[in-house]
Amino acid sequence: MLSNACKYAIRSLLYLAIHSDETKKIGAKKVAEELETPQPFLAKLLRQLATAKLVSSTKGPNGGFFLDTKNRKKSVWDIIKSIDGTDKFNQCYLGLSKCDDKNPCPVHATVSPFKQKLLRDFRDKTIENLVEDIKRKGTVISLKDFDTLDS
Amino acid sequence: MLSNACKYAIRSLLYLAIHSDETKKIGAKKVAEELETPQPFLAKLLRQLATAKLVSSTKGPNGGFFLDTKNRKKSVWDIIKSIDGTDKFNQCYLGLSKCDDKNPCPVHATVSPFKQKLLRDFRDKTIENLVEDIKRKGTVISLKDFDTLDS
DNA sequence: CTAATTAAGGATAAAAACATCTTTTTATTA
DNA sequence: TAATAAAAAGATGTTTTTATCCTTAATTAG
Repeated sequence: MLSNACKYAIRSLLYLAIHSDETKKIGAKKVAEELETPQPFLAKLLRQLATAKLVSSTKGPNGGFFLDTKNRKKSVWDIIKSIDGTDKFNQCYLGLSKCDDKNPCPVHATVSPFKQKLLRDFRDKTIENLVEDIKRKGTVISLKDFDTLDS
Repeated sequence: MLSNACKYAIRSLLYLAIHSDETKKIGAKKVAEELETPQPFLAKLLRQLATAKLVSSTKGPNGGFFLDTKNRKKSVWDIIKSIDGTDKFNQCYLGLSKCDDKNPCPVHATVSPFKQKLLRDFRDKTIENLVEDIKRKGTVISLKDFDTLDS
């Protein structure tokens, strides 16, 4: 549903929300290592997110990426908009251009309610909210893409 | 969520379910025209679906593709399995390998219920069922990927 | 039996997504 | 001020998806 790029982006922002702030910046390399994602690819992505004002950055020694207060107010939807665009979410599940409640495709009734809920959730939840959720639950949520249970 | 190929496949089978039978076969060219999809691409796809026993075919004049009784018992899920595979549906929305109810990713709670319902619907509904739905509702459902309202 | 028609099969091409590498710019600190 | 660390920028390469084309095989109509 989401591109790899977009998945990496969401995980990166959550990681930075938990581990970084104005006084503690984190390099692209470190983020990529922690999330187990391709390094140069993620570095480029972080730049793109910086341009889109979803993440903050400074150059030089002890520089890196971090989330400021404004960044934390952004929603998952903002990330998706910035990386994948909104087309996928607006499009019919079968790719038909004319598909809505009045003129539904054969799977519209199945897909439509879910899509709406998903959209609402993604729009309403800020990065900040998500991190609160994570912390309230007390679960240590791995953002890594590999099995940590072997250790 | 689904590949173009898979979308075309579902639309093709629904089209054939409505318009074809053992005595009325439809050529790949005609199907592609009716659904407004790339012709050679769809032809190849129909062959693939024929190999997977999701559609029937005969060569020669008046030959073409059609759905027999067995084909009509197949589910949307069978189509998806055959074209896209099931990986996408089993994977975590953020691409994490360890993501389940016990160890959820930050969007698991939002995505999980939807995915389960979608899966159940796709598994339970046969092509036949879908066509019944369409006919019962009396709606003329276009499977074309363009605006028919201009005419 | 021959010509026409249509699926089957395989080679090729174009576009998009995914990923890497190299150079430049900026900022820090020693 | 010089060395260094890190982001910024952009060129390049790879893989997957999407799409096309050409040849072969099968079937039917005449």
